[in-house]
Amino acid sequence: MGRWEPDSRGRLQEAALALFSERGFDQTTAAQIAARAGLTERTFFRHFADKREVLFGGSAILRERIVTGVADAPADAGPLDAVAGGLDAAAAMLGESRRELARLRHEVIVATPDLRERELAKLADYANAVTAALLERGVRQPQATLAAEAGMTVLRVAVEQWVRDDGDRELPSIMRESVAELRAVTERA
Amino acid sequence: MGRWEPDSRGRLQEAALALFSERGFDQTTAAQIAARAGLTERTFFRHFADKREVLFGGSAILRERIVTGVADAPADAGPLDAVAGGLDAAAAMLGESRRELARLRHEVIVATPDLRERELAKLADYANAVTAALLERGVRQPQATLAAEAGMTVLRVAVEQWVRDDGDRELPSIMRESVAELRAVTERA
DNA sequence: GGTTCGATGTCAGTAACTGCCATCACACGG
DNA sequence: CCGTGTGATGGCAGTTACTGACATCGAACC
Repeated sequence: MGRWEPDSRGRLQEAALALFSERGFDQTTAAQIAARAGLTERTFFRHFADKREVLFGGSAILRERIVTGVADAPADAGPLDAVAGGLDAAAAMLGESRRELARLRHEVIVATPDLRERELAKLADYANAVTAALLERGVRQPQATLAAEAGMTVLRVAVEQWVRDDGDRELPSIMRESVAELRAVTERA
Repeated sequence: MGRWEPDSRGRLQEAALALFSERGFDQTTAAQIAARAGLTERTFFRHFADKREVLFGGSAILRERIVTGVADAPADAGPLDAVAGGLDAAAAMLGESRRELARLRHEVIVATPDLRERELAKLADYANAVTAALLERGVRQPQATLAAEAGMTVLRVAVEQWVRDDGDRELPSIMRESVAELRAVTERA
């Protein structure tokens, strides 16, 4: 066995979610998270740039998946079709995590202004990346920005519905329906 | 003459913008801002909940103006027309400030991730308020959310163009053109 | 077997924010 | 004209987020 237990980063994320959920974000210190993970505060800040980031560990990967989904759409697909491809990829990735964990995480974020702010920043980051991918496909401004922003709105709404839903509808299904609603709004004369 | 100089809040805002612009947000402490305004750090945090808020002093008023603009649109106006009314009100208010100051403020925000995050939060706040105002007008979901989000995207883009523009096109004019572009995108079959 | 390397620990320091109490000009009632 | 309350501020101690510099030690590599 190694000098240290493996997956420090993952342990920090688990510990943080548990503590935030139990006592709240503001009532939890970085040192407490580190202690529960068997580490020190200094190591916490080596893995995460700030206390909020510990809840957004997969965001870089998610952004890449979304961008790939947009880029891989058929060449003759319209902007909204391409965005839908990105949302499919997002739903596939997010839908893999246990819904109970996603719900816990969502509850913590909703309850904490600082975390809501960070989530908005992540969505804006995805939107910028999608805008760039659409421009790469030859879509023009301002269509690219508007399609990307609308797509991120759909992503947000669909995930909210998913974690709130008591039934067992899976995220990809909800996502496709949300995209269909977006189409219904934008395609009417 | 009173015990203290008047308009502490305004002096803090001026001092903060000047210092952020000269030395950067991270290199400026709240105590330095307060000192330049002839006050103490403690008083700074009585006027502003945190260091970022000092650059967003008018946001509550702006939100009310936007909401009023939406609510005051003719009863037979569509969702986008109502949103356009809110954007007119926003342009009227924001366009009154000296463009040089707006440019300075915008440069500081763009250069500082923390401030960009806060600006996104403000825009999301406006979007929520506009969504509520649209629902009040009988607009249904998800049209209300989408129209509100698209409207805030237009607001952001128009202001960016305004502060970047070397010419002397005024904000209301730019805003109306941006709204027209949004219509062109959404109204084509 | 020695050496370099990567992940962690330790410690000191800065600055954002908060709570508590003191101060003092001003307004207002008697 | 005097006492009293009030609102905006100052002073100060305390917590916590975050950072830089240096030490440690198992492991991989030569």
